[in-house]
Amino acid sequence: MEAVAALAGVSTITVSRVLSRPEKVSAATRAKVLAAVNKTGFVLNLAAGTLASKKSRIIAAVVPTLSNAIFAETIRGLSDGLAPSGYQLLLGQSNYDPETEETLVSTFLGRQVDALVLTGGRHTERVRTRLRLSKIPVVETWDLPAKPIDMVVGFSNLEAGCAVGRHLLARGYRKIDFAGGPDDRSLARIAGLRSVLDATKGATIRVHELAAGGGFPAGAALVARLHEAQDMPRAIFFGNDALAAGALFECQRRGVKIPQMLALIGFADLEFAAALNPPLSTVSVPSAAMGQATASLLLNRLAAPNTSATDAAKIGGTKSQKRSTTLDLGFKLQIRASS
Amino acid sequence: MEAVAALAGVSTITVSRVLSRPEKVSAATRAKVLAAVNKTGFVLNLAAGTLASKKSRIIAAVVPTLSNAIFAETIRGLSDGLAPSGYQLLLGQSNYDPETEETLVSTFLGRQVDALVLTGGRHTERVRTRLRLSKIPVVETWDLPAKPIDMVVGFSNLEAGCAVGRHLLARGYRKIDFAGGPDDRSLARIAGLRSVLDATKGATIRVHELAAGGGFPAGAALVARLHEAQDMPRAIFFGNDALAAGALFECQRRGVKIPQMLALIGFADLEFAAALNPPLSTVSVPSAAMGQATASLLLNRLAAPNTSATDAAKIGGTKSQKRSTTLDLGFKLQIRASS
DNA sequence: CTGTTAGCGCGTTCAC
DNA sequence: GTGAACGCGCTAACAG
Repeated sequence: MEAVAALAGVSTITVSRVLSRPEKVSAATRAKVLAAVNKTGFVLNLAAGTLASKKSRIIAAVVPTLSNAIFAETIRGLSDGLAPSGYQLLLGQSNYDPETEETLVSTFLGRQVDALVLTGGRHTERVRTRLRLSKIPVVETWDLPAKPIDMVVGFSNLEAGCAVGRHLLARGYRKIDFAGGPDDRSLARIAGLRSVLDATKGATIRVHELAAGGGFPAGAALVARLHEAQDMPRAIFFGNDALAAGALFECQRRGVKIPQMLALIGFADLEFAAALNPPLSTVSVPSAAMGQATASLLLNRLAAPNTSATDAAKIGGTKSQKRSTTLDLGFKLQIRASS
Repeated sequence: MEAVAALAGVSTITVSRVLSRPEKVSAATRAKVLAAVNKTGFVLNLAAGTLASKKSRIIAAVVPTLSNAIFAETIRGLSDGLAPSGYQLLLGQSNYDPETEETLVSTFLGRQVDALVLTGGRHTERVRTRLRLSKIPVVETWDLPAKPIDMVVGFSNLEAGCAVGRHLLARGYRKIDFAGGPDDRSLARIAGLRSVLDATKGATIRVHELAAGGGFPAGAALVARLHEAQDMPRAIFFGNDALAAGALFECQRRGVKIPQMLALIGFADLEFAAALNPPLSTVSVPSAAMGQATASLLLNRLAAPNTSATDAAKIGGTKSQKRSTTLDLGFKLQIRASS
């Protein structure tokens, strides 16, 4: 950096300012410095900047897995939202394991990330306290935790389960199965579904636990097993669209008419859901939008220093800084021909 | 860190060593230090470490987009491969744009990333020179570039195109279409397909350029248009499985028998390909394996300092350090019932 | 195996 | 609008 400063005939601090806060420098010197920068191919050492300023311009995110397209979409939205601002995305996969998440969070904190994005509302106690102590903005996504750490951008999985239950009941189905993973968000949806069915005479629910990450083959296998055992329900609500589509394909093979003999409903509204024959009923969730909303929430907060969610709560009455700390982006029942 | 050192009755450097190279410290002091670390909840400031050691333990990767499951899989493989080693993944999306890639690479370099992973072999000249000057390990994936920057982990898209062409010809198809994006890897596959068809009397090829990122609906729309114009080819090779599946669904709707009336072949062998009716012929590519192989290649190289690919080339005869700088993971024609 | 010294390359703070 | 000195928190290099 000294080389650049010398070449431009200024001091290092001016170079620094041109590269970080151009508006603080006169246009003339700015031009000189920029010219020198280009000539030398100089690139700021962000690590040194991080050490000096305690701001890394890195935001970290933890998702259960990238294999699931829904999380990949959220990361894409987040990444897209962050890109124009110069913030960078550090990524970690927890494999649905809170301990792994804890390890990741630790490292991220050590890297002085400016903010952290988590999936879901279940975290180890140590993660919660460390994050609170760290004072950095935290966003939990993909659900609406009862006791959020800080901010939330999600939707109610419980409500989604209820909505599906009500839809299925309204269509006249009584013998209803759920098939999906045992992760927290699925559990919430099951709880919603169950609460609605339990309140209805004659309605029964059965849950098939499928290993997380099971995709098309798992859905097909379930239908095959049920069909062969002559133990078919009237409707199945799947934990994700891949499972549901796999089931649908298996039904096609076995001549099980959809929705006449079996109703199928998926979750997430992946792109293929609408393309299937028949088009798949599902729950549309704002995968990418959650990522984008998270990005803008974070950017806002990072731009307005000293305003954590708790601070905002404390100052209460002052409306300038107060902002809703939890964003419910909702979901939408996407009823098509399969149910 | 001083607090920890004091509590453990050692100096700061010992604490540093316990946390970075435990084996360099006696078990006794290690235990003392670890106890102090736990008691205080101390976390290393990695940014300071980066500044002092010029090693960030961060590896950056640029993919065109995360919306495409194939790249998401590669990133997952990379992330999984990196996780046990303590390296972290910094992620960027180029949107298939070399200029955007250049910006990302710049920032990543500024962050002192220890290695860089790129998608494909097309980069701006500035990226190539900067990367070469930076001396950090670079891996290009998803293809076999003629002039690699450093290391390569991929497969031949050109060969894949040839293989599909040969298969289709062997099956007796002559009127063959390609439908897909205009990105470099698709272009290579088209070139392969074309070279095989051009060498065969009576074989014709036609290319439908579909916008990158087009999924199921785009495939369906293409078939709809062709069918209505009564301009159907005998076989279509798609740029990705989503396109092919969309086409397949549209064929189901229109009563176009597959493969009797139209052969369909996809690309990537996504999980759903085998589940469709009929199962989709496609080209199976090592999406996740490329990520994992990239991770191990990189970890190897980072563990063995002062051994860049060019160094390895220079020392030539010495077999200890010599290693293949390009890994062709191959592809596999996965012929199922749709072709 | 452990400690001492020095400095990584910036941004902050305060002057000018 | 610009500059000088200092220090961020850690690790490299050497010494003991």
